[in-house]
Amino acid sequence: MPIARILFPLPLPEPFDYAVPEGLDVQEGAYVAAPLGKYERLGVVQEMLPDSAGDGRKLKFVSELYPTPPMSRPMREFIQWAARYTVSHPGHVLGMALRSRGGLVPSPTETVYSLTGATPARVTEARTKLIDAARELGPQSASVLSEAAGVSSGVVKGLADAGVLRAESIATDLPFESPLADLPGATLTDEQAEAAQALKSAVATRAFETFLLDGVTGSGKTEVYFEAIAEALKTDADAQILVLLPEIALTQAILSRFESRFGAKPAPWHSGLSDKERRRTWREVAHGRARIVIGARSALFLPYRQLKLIIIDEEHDGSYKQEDGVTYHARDMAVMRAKLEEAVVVLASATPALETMVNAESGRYQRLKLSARPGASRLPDVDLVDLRRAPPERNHWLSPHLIHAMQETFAAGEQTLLFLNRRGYAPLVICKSCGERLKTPGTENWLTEHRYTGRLVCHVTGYSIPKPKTCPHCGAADSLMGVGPGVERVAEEVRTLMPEARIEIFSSDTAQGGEATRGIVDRMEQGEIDVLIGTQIVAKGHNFPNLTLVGVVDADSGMKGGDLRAGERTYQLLSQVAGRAGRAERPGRALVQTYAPDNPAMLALADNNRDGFLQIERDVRAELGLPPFGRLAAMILSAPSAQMVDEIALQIVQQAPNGEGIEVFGPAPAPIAVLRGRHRRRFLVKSPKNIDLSAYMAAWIARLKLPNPVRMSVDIDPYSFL
DNA sequence: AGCACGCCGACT
DNA sequence: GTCGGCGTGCTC
Repeated sequence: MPIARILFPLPLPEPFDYAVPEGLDVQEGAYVAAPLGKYERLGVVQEMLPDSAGDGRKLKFVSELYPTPPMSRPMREFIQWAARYTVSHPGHVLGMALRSRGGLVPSPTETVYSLTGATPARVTEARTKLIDAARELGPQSASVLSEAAGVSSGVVKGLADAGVLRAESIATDLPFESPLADLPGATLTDEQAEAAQALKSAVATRAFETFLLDGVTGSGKTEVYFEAIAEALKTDADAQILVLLPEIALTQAILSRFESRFGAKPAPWHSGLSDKERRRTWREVAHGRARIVIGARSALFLPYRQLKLIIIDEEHDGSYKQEDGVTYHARDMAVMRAKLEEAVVVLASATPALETMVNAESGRYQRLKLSARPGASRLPDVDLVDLRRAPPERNHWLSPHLIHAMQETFAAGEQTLLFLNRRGYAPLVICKSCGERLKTPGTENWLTEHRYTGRLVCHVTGYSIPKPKTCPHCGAADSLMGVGPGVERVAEEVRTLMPEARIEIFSSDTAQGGEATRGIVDRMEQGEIDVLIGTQIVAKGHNFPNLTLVGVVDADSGMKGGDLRAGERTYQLLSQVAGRAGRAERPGRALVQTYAPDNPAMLALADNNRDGFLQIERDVRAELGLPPFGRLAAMILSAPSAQMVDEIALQIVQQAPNGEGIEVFGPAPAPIAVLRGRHRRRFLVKSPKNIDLSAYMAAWIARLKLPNPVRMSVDIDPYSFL
């Protein structure tokens, strides 16, 4: 009797062996159910063992084989590799690939009714209405038809019995339409055509290769990778293509662009899908029928059958890093997945991550450069406003220089965008009387004042209270004062400076959901807004033809704290924001307010010298042995009390294995020191590039025996510092 | 991950 | 005397 070694999506130490009953065609990669303890559990056959492996063991039997094609070998290898790399259980990684149980079985069906052409023997008013509805709507469920006709559903039943309507069972989850490879693409410039050609030949070769598509904002990266997608569709009838986007960029607009280029909607995958949408995409992907998938980072773990091309748009974006559970970086994982699949990967960005640039320079990635913006549009001029020389008035945030530029812009009938990456009115509330800083209880997180809602909100934990009338510490009345700027406060300032101007705030507070966002974007496009004040949400995607001035209110805000990538992120974000200005034929300019105009990131912005900036960053990282010239990992401990976690942390650091060139820093409070009532501490581990840091972390963990209430997790290549 | 087994404090 | 807290170990 053959033996199936089954991996379950559970943190078990190893796969378990089961006997395969006669007549069940179980192959490697099969999705099966098998009895585990008390329940039937879903799992994937990792390996088939020869019959002899069952000798003398009494094994349970595989109980069910799901009608889904087996998981491909590259996918199974990817799961094993990812588990090892991220220091997590293979079962946990498998769990990410099995995010929809409903996708394993065929689509549910519903009964729909359509006209047979027969006429009823007895005609009533209700029947006539229903027949009219059926004629108009085509095949529909009984409830849809009866509702449209305004009659009871019994009428449908009656007409079906009378032979006027025919009942038919159809799937509720429809397959995705096939994309068309031959629709005409955009007309490409020479530079774009050259890049597209490089991608197309790589796709046609069907071998692993990684590209950096390095193109300034507006240079047409999307059109270029569309050509690669078309080529993949054309050269392989089974090829699947994955396009990863940062979650925030997964808008209707980008889906529509795909639809018009390929004549069909791509299969979506992101956290906002309903169960039905989720199982539909999962099923179609697993059967190899969804050809183009467009999704957020977790779409990388779907069980594609023939993944031939992966596009990672905005590859520098920090949201590709998964921070809890299995911590992974979708960009880095995608490169390994492509290697196992023998697929092509395209990393696209206007501001590539330093890691990516270093890989491109070393020749590991092939760099394709798009330097021009097609048409008349050109990059805006960026000027630094030195706030040390010409500061704003006290308790104001806009410098005379920026105010002047805004007034000029307004007078010219053009639009201004002010960027400040702080929601609410003021990021800190203090008591004028006793000096108390209001925090989330039990933490050091400041509460942000939101005047719009009249509440004080913690942006870390979500804790929120109505703004108190008296100080909770000393009881003084009307003594609480907001300190520092948020978008609401800057809007207030603009209102007093430019009372005639139409001003709006664009943040996740004012644009909840697609509709509100659409409203703001529409009003901006229609010229119904003169000054838009926005958070990070404005950095992506939207192009406003009449926007000619971008003002960065506080360019230094992202530089605080000891974050390794602070400079890089600041440069990326601000150059993206500045790029919003002057997309049409009108020239744009950006004014960047800073107290540190000599900072390399600021100088690079002003000189439009991205590569020079990356060179400096690169030298610093190389000097310090930090990524990508060294490796980092973090171990995070949490326990219900600070005392307990501190105690355990000290024991754990003593058990860290010795390793050549490995340094262990900490324990220190984790980036979020208190989370859901648990106190967190963190170790940071640094190693040379050639060390297998995952193996080191795994060896360390193997030595530990943690008391029950203490939890531990590992973050390989951590991104958040502080 | 569940779940059962098992050993110590407050109840009928 | 039992009910139930959650610490420990097991699932092919």
